[in-house]
Amino acid sequence: MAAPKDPRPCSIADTLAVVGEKYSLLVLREVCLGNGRFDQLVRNIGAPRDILATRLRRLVDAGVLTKRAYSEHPRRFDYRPTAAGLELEPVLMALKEWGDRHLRDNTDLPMTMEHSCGHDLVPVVTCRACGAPVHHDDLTAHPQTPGWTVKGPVST
Amino acid sequence: MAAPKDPRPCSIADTLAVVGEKYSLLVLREVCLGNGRFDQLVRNIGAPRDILATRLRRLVDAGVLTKRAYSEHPRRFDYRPTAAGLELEPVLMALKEWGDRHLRDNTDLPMTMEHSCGHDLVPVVTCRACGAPVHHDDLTAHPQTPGWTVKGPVST
DNA sequence: CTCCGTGAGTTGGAAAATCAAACCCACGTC
DNA sequence: GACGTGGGTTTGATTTTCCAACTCACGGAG
Repeated sequence: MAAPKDPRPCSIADTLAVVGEKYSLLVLREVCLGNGRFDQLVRNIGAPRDILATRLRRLVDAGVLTKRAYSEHPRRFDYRPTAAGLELEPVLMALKEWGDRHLRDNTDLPMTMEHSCGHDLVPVVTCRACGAPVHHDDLTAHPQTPGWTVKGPVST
Repeated sequence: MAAPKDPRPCSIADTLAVVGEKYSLLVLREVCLGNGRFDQLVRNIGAPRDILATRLRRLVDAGVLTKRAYSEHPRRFDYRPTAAGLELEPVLMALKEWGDRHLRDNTDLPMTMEHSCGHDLVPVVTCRACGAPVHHDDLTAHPQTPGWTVKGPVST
């Protein structure tokens, strides 16, 4: 039997093991904005240089970023998102949306996103099957691993 | 002028300051699943008890969770999401979706979510204005703070 | 009443991660 | 030939994390 102290197997936890360390998602933010050089990242994120170097190695190893030489003589590099890295943008959008709504005065946002439809982006998570916005009460969790139950939906 | 080493003002960073520490989002996962008791959290997350206690205090202070006595004599508590906490579920869904797609064999997921429409949930981030799924290339960032530029869209 | 188990934490000390500042090195420039 | 720049690495002090053990209040069994 599995050691009783193993945590629940979970893709959320696994994803956080890749991008959940301090600064990692901020690196992804900057890289997605096109600011992929080491000194830009240091300035825009405010991370210590050594930690940033460690995070960049980890994100490249995990296939979220690629390191590319943008100049030989002198050899200089920048970091760019891979396709997998770009697929993490929904995480960033969800974090931004929550912060905009709960941590900020809506009239004074530090950044806005414009969608190609011409409007400011308000990201909404919808169900691919029916297209409706997803609400907590509409969800039922089905654990697939024996022994890991859920207590059922929480109502506020 | 602002000290030159201040990081970019950003709602993503601000949100991560609330829920970005190790285990915080896993706490939210369990609490949203209805497993809000201390020992359940310890077991299901695999976090040290002292760290968990610290995280719970922080999340309650930040208004993401509430602590509720589910029994007097003996006094026992559980943690439940606030309305603001439930609004972080899109973050969890986005993390789960990425992990399911990139870290797992699709035929063997540890948990599935069923939507009330009857289908398994595949969460998609859409633009509230036009309803279309949001793709990286459709976005333009508009920083609102002087001095914080972006280099423009990144193409892969 | 005494002993045992449970839930919800707190405490103590060792191990690991973070931090800030300084350093390095190859190269272009004045 | 001193100076600046980009992209890091090194060093040593400070913080966090980790884990096991401990506490405290209670409820129940014998």
